[in-house]
Amino acid sequence: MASNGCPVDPLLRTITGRWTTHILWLLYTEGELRFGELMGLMPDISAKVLTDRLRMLERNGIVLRTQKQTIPPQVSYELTKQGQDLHVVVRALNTVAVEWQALGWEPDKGFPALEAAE
Amino acid sequence: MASNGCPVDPLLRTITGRWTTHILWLLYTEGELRFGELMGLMPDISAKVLTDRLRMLERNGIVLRTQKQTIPPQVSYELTKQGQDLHVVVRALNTVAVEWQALGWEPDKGFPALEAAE
DNA sequence: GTAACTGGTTACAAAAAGGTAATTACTTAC
DNA sequence: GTAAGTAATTACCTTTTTGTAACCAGTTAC
Repeated sequence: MASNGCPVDPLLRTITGRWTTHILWLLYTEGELRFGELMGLMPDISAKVLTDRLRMLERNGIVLRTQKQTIPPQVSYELTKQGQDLHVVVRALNTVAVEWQALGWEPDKGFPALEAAE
Repeated sequence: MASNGCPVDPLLRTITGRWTTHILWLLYTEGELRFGELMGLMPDISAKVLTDRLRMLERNGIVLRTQKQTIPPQVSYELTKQGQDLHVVVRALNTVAVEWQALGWEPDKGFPALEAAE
């Protein structure tokens, strides 16, 4: 899968994957969260995918992983300083989602046709 | 692929796919563009994928397709009124991408380790 | 001694997405 | 009559992503 030449593309590939933005949203709104808490907040994600995403975000300097050497282990995740830069993106997405929901937008259907508009 | 339960998820699936955000960026910065112009601005996209994306964005009320009945045909695409709501998202992405580039961020590598930081 | 707890990993199968290349339609210019 | 031009469509194959299910480690509580 080659780059598409757009300078924003690497960022997009990093933060917009399935579940990824949701994880960022949770870490942004809830702050530090443990692995199990993230699993609980996203009931349909599998441990495999959550691990993949967290490792990827860690590699990219967006999320910080902290492990306490206890038994059983306690691992928590939080946004790094740079990761918090993403709040503008996440909030913009949220704003539009809320706006469009109010307008009755539905995926693959668009906006309801108003007789006297569009 | 089931929904992940997040209210922002449908919007994410719609506007963050491969090429999709790039198309939105181009329509946002350049205004109305013809099919062939879009192809020219994204040299690596195929006609198939571009058509898929444009149809999808049209279905979702984000892009408006206008066809002139000439031979050969002239088809152009522009953002709808609601599609223009996405400018906050697109600009936020651009802002972060530029910022992170300045900081030396690289995909899968993160930010360069500064001796006296992090 | 065995189950529970947390945070994973691994192998495998299924599904979705993406890319390639050939083909179409219609008319005008050569 | 044949090529050019625009905007696609179609069939097919490959790659990527996603999900499922089983398994592991180390210690404590029962």
